[in-house]
Amino acid sequence: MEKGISPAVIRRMPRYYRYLGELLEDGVERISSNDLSRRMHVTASQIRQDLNNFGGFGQQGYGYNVQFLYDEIGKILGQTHMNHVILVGVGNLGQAIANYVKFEKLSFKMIGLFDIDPSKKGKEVSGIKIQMVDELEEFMKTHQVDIVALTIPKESAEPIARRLIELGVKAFWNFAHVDLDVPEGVIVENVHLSDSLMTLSYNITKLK
Amino acid sequence: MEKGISPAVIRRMPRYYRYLGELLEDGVERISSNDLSRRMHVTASQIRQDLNNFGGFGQQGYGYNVQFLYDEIGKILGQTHMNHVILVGVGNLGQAIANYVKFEKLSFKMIGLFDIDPSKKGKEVSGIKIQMVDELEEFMKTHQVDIVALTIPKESAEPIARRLIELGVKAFWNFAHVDLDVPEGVIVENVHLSDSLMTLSYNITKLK
DNA sequence: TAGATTGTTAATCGATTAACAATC
DNA sequence: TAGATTGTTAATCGATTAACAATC
Repeated sequence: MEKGISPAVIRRMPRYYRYLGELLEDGVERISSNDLSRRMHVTASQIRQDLNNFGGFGQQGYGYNVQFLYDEIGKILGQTHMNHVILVGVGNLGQAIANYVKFEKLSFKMIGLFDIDPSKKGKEVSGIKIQMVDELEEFMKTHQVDIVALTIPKESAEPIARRLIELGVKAFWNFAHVDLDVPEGVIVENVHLSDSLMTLSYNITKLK
Repeated sequence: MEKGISPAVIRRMPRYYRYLGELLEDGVERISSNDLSRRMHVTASQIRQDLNNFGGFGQQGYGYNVQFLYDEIGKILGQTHMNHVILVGVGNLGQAIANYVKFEKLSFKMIGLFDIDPSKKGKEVSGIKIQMVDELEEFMKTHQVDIVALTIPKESAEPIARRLIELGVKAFWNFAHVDLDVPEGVIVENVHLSDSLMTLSYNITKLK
């Protein structure tokens, strides 16, 4: 249906969703693009432009109904169905992400944890038993997996990803410090903490 | 000195740095913008344009010396001096980040961990004793702090940030699920995991 | 009806790509 | 010198902002 929406717009949608969620918590019923623009520090024009990529959610002379707009953006972002997630690499970051996914968002569910270290086998993190990476093939046969979170060293990221793509995985949440080369039709969302930290360090330099 | 460089360019610099680091490990001595463009899946034009924001690092007919370019970008990104980091909120994510900063990058050093939970007081994570948030004022008097990592719930992020700004903090690495409102001259680098996950979920929807 | 505010078109601004002269 | 490849200017493309007619 809606197509050709720019990545820049997509990246802003979760932020709108977040602000609308807060308005909802505060019991605000309606909001104009102008009010919202002041809160979010973006232009009202951009808000209207962004939203109209997906449809006319507002009403002239009234503004936007917060609950309605929240729900609509939720639908756009796929908050209507459950995404099943598994995670490979149960180190410090892996454990944190496992817990994070568990508590943070209702539409994501962690259904499996995998590692190569035999000493971790069978241990529980966030209520889920750690399995060995060898067992991935078997697991994938019997479970629907929508997203794979990769919290492994950069060296193993590429081979593990290839193996998982082979098994039908279409989406990665990649914390490894590499850009995965994936075939058409496979999605990678990177969280490059190191890049983020270096951007910060650059900006600090500019401050002085 | 160099000024008015767009955020888009800055965000790409750590990625160049990463690729050059890998080339260096592989013993590659020189590279042309064209070769690099093929590896990185960006245009050669963009690479040359980006780099020339900071200076002419290449040589006609030769290309770029990998070691030299790596070092130069390192300087640009502030890899020449140590950045002292403290972290507030030693939960799962906080612990992971503490370890991450310890191992990942040489130019960052974790020098303090803080939490509000008295049961955590004195416990060690990544070789650092956890202190209470009450002790922040005293700590800040006696230590130079360049970056504060916030791994706390969104409710406490704003007040803690305000308090730290009061104490002279100029840069935040924010993992809390809010956009901090900070005065001019204070930098916030956000890592919004939830936003990232929702972007991924959007893209999955589009796949089908 | 009058006022408010959207949806949308047009204008501006910025970022990316192409082209090529300079030069190693 | 001839070939390669940069640095940089110009052209294109896309994204943001401004403006305003449509309409609730």
